[in-house]
Amino acid sequence: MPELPEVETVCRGLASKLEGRGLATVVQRRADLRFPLPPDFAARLTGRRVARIGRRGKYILVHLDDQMVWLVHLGMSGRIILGPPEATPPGPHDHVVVLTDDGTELRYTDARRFGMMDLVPAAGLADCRALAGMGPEPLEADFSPAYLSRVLAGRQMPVKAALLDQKIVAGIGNIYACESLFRARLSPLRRAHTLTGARARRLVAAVKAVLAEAIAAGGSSLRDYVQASGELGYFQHQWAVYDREGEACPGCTCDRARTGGIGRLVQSGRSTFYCPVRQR
DNA sequence: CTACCATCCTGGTTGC
DNA sequence: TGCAACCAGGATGGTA
Repeated sequence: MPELPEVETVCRGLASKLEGRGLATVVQRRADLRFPLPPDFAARLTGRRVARIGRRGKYILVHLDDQMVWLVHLGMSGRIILGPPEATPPGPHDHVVVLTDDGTELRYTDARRFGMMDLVPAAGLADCRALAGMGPEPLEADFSPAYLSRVLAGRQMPVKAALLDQKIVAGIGNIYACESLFRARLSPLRRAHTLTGARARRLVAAVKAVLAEAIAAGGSSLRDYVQASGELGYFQHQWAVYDREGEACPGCTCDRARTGGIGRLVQSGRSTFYCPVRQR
């Protein structure tokens, strides 16, 4: 599920229900996520109060009242769902179950266990292992055309790979990299160092617009629910190119029978969807 | 620095 | 219908 818009959507759901609440009971049902849960994880969380929910890239930041931050990454298949306790029996992939002091149940579910959780001191948050070196937030002002041109100067990598690199810009994954490049009319194969001037401006504007629209739609749902409430996001209905191989390009009037419509190629082992006519 | 690959897991879909 | 191959929103570490 989770790229920046999905994580942001989850965070908003968590903030409205969790801020100010105490964590009365914490049950750890399985500890071997991508990185094992820290020692005494459940005990260190129990009795704490949630001060504030934040986000950095694809990480959820749960600020606690003891100056620690509960860090959550959803990996590929992670979900956090809030609801009434025991609404459904715990499944084999419900790894952490938290009961708050107002009787809300938080369930962390992750079939593939690519997700991660950690507890880190708030004081050194930006320097912790997970967040150190992460690039700017794409919706903030410091993700600018000038920044993008500077950080990509001399880089031979394809621009698609650059967008996926969390050290260059935070929070973008495969779907939104494809959608942003389509919006900017830039080929995913273009060398990163050619992103200067108008092209850099187009890409930065496209990234910001696509992410903002996706957040407004509650993110994209594939096989998993997105929102903390369990509701589906609906941005998947607004995808221009992602998972639309062979369909007509929504931006072109060119003949699909001749061009083959939206194309798919594989870059660093991952599918890229794009319009070979419109994106150069 | 770069591209490419395998790896960590499970589950859903596709194709024979 | 059954079964195997393939694919998936991420990130890392190794290789050449």
